[in-house]
Amino acid sequence: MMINKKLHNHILQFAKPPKEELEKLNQAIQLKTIKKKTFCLQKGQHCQHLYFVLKGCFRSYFINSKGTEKILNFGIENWWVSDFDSLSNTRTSDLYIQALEDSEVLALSKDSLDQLLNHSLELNRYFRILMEKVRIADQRRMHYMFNLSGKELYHLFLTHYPDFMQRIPLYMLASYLGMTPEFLSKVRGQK
Amino acid sequence: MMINKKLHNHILQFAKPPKEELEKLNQAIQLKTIKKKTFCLQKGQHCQHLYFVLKGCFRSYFINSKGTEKILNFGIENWWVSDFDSLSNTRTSDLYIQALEDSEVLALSKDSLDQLLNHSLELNRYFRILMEKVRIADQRRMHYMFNLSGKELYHLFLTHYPDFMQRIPLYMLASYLGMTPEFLSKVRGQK
DNA sequence: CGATTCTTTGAAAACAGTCAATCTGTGTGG
DNA sequence: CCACACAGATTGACTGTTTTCAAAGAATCG
Repeated sequence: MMINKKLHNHILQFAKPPKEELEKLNQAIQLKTIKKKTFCLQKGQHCQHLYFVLKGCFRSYFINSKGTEKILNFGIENWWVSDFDSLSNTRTSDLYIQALEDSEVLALSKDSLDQLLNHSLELNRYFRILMEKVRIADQRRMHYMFNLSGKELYHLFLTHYPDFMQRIPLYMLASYLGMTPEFLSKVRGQK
Repeated sequence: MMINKKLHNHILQFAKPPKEELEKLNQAIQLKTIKKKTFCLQKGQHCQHLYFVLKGCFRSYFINSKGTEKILNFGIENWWVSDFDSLSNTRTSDLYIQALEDSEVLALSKDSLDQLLNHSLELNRYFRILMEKVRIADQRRMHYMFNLSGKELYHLFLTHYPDFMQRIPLYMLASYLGMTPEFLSKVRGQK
């Protein structure tokens, strides 16, 4: 069996690994079905895998001192989800990663990845560029959150990701944008 | 001449490139002296370089719609500073990168870097892990900013980076933490 | 339909920003 | 050595935005 087409194509956007490296990757990954509301990762666990989302949607969040959920990221088709801090620094995770829909992922263990990366320039390139993209996205997000009011944040998100908004409840968007659901509801009511 | 010791050691923390790759890197970098208050990068320019800080201190910031400076990052010894968004997506930058002290950097052009990365697994590894670390730091910062009040943020920064606080004026810390200098001054006054 | 889960609403309170004035320290030039 | 300018820090009164809490209202799913 050939490596999954979606992952294959995603890799080819950034790097050009030879067939045999893709084949090794193929052997290292594992297809998993994850039901809505179940977790890939929970607080206190050591994160041992990266997950490439084939289908569905995830959120990663933590619970703060007041008991409120704070969403750090969403992950949809063609994104990797994981707790990189826990993964690469082998510390227990603060995060929950939860499926918001019935989902399919390719699971890749940290150990397998490390082995692959020891011998593949192109996979190093792929994950380097991936990290760069992720980091740029974070930086832009920080840029927005610094700059914009709650109302502006909501409208920006609305215009950037109109489709995605259909897939998540409002209170999760509120959490992601750093405000309360009540406030976001009011903001949305105006205009 | 051997590649700069500081950069050399930094690379060796994460990767083990052979001598000849380090030598090529050595040929690609250029030592620059940057006077206090001058800029590596200004809004509207295409960012073409990464800078490895040997000595001194930088801030990268943008100016928002109200004309207020917002600091996204500081860069000190052993950090790379750049606008990765502008660098890797070849777009004009929104950012200013400014020296806060008389500084020394190693400048590496995007083109040279790309060439080096085409043939070096270990440099790909180095920059991959670097990006990962940077990303993790951003994620932690977001975690804090979500979770903590202005007062808590200030005290956390104070305990994490007591020395660095001596090097920057308070109003820059305020900007970095996402609050006004007046508010930070009041917060600091209490207790 | 019944039970959750999600969203809206309103009033009070907390938190942080704004603006303007003042204070402090530092370095510069006369 | 003094006077001055300037950058940075502080203070207070006022304003505004967002949160909190409690309750009620939709919507969705089994």
